[in-house]
Amino acid sequence: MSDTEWATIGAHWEEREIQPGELLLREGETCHHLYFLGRGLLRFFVWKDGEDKTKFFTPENQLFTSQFSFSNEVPCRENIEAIEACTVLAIHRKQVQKLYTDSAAWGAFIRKTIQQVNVWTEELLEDALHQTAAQRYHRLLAEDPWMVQRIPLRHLASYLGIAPESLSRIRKKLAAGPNLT
Amino acid sequence: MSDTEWATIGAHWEEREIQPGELLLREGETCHHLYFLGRGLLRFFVWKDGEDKTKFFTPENQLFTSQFSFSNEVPCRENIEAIEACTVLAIHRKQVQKLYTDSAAWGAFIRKTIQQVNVWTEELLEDALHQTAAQRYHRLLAEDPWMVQRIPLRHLASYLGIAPESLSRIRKKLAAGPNLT
DNA sequence: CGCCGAGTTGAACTGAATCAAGAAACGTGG
DNA sequence: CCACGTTTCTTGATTCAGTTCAACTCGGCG
Repeated sequence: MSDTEWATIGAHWEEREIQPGELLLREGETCHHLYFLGRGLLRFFVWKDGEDKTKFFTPENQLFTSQFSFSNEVPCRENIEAIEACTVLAIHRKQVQKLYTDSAAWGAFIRKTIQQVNVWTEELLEDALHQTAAQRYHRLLAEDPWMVQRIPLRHLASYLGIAPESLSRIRKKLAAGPNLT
Repeated sequence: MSDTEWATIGAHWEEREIQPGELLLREGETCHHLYFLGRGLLRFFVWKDGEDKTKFFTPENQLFTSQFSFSNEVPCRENIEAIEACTVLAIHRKQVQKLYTDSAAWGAFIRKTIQQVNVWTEELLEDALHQTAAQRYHRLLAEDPWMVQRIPLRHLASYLGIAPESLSRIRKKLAAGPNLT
């Protein structure tokens, strides 16, 4: 993107601090902002069947929003919670829409981004369908070790779609015999 | 989109027929087209761990392509196969790129489309992680009954991430006692 | 201290995979 | 049009990964 485009974007960010455990967005609210996480760690989750189900995590230096709610201006279905203390930059929908009309580069950038997310989600889906719990955890460990370091076990378990007890056992086995499987 | 835009698009489609079992795209090839399926039914799959794994299906009247390969001009990782005899319309990447620069509406349209796909993939992921095989099949039956009608059992099973034998049993139970679970 | 939430460990249970065999459907050639 | 082989689907028996439930440990923190 050109300098002027970056300038336009830069002018409209608002900063906000969030404490661990605090919610940035609550189920049922409508998400009016595109966000950028400057510092900290966030967790997306839904409350379903009496359980807290983690959908994914966002670490620092990532763009994020509640996609569907943000772009269709409807109530969202997920909660966004701070795992660590966070610094969040927010830009309002109106500004973002303006960017779409003013800048072709912006549109292309966002399109690419969504596409990447999509490819990544499809990989998660494939793993969920065809890999064992242990295989999925090992892969997470290999590809996103920071997650394993910074996120409490129960949330990782939920994210992987397994019981906390199971994840605990998987870890134990791994500690015992680090066989590359 | 405006009439002229539609006219531009319409002018550059090429038509192609595909027979059942035939491949429209093979793993390792680069996908140069955006497609529209006028008639028939397609299956996307990958070959992994000595197995044919179905990723998803595309019925008539849908836009599709091998997303990642198409937009990054790299070899694709999936196969696209005709389950039924198909009529496919294809438009070349160059034309599509031209549309992006010429028409803001086109960009918005594609963005929305990708976003929808994304939301849908995330739902599949959630189900894969937190629902039982039977629940997932029942849901498929409720939401996309045409799939169950037109797609051979083994492909449905693979798509749902379960063994064909299991799906067969799930069906049997359903026939015996149509309890709403 | 004593409590409390998070993680660990054990034992019993269960959904689904696997293995193996049969039945039905399908196409192909005689 | 039927006989044959191939493929797809079904059914049963067994095994296994992962859940569930319950008890226990550990590290904060009032």
